[in-house]
Amino acid sequence: MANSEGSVSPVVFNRLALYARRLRGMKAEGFVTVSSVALADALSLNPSLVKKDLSCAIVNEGKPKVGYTIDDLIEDIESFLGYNNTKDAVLVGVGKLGQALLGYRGFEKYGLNIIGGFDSDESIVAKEVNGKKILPIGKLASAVKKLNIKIAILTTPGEQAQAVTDILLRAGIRAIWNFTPAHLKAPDTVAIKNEDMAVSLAVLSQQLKEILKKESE
Amino acid sequence: MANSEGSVSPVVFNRLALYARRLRGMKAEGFVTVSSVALADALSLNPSLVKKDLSCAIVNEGKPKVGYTIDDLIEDIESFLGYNNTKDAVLVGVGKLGQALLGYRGFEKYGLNIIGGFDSDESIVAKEVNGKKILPIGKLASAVKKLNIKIAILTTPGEQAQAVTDILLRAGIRAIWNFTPAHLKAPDTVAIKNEDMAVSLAVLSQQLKEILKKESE
DNA sequence: TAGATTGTTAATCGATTAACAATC
DNA sequence: TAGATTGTTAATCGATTAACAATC
Repeated sequence: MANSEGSVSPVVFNRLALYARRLRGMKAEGFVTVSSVALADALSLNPSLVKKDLSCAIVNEGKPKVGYTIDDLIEDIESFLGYNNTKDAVLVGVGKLGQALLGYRGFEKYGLNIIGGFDSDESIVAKEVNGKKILPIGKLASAVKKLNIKIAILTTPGEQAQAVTDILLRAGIRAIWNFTPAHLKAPDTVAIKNEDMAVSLAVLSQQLKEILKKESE
Repeated sequence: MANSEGSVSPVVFNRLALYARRLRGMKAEGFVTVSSVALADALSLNPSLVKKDLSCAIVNEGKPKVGYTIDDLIEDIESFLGYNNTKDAVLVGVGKLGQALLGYRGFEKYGLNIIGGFDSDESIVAKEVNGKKILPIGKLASAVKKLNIKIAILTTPGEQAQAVTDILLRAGIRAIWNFTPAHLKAPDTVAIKNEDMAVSLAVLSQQLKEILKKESE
């Protein structure tokens, strides 16, 4: 049964994104169908877990003995993850990281359309970075309001993060993708996703440590 | 009781990093001590959960009626997370994102020392980016071996990711921080942390969708 | 002392795994 | 048909929450 479009736990959501990614790889390798066992194997996960996760996202059911049509499965998962409906966003802070994100063409595949960048540095304003216009930060609030934009990508220095956040919130932004190390204060009616490099790094180091520890035993 | 230096689940590990971040904020706001209830409140978490998490990382015990000395707590958690022991790393792929990471001074705080960047583009080689030397990719393997480096940061285009990974693995790299959209093939004696923008974006969109849904009810 | 908070143990809850009937 | 795989239900496991004795 297809799940009634909705709330799965974050851990399931993350695994579904992982499946989509691996399935695109398998498709590129020439697979046409895939079973939950094969997918589970490829990712070193339990087949029951994969089956259950998939049942949350699936519209096109699998066939016993055959498995799932890989194209249908990718389509279903990506649609469940929301890659299909386009979302407009602004990017604030056009430093190196901001420029890297502005130039990343992959976002379109996931339904994110960055309409432009904003920066307080006069020397970059009015230029284009990868075809995206850079506007002065003074125009941020009016642009967000006029275009009814709900998502902001924050790539300013940490010191400016809260001030910019306050502007964004007043202008009606409801989701912030925070690449700064700052802890943002915002009401919980606003979605915030912290891209915390420190955490990722710590997780990687811990993994490495445990692998090395296991070997020395 | 202080945990015997070891394996906590990834979800606990992530929360500990979150605590460290928030505690640094509280310290900046002038707090000297903090109770598990106060910390839990600040992060909208259950106090019992916070207490249990902290017990994994703590050396300096808290005092009943007072709570924890904030400096000691930060020190304990950061040491548990491994921020204190310095780790050398190489970065491969000095595009916009690579440059942004090379220039990010925050890594030092978390114990990561990027010794230099590597790129196949002759025009950037031999230059410096934020004081870090850029070397030709041909010197990657020998540098990794000579300096006995175990961690690599991968910021090449996706198409080159696997080829570079193969070089890195042969040179003895044991942990890869993967910022490319490619799915890397590597033995499971190598730690891989995928920085998957698509997943983060999907999580943020889902949060936003649920907030907006709740409001329209 | 009385009250707040610690550290830890017990109870609850949710997520993962195993089992199995349905089916191609 | 026989066997593999689906979708789903039941059993297990682990993580979260609640409760409580110890203590400053």
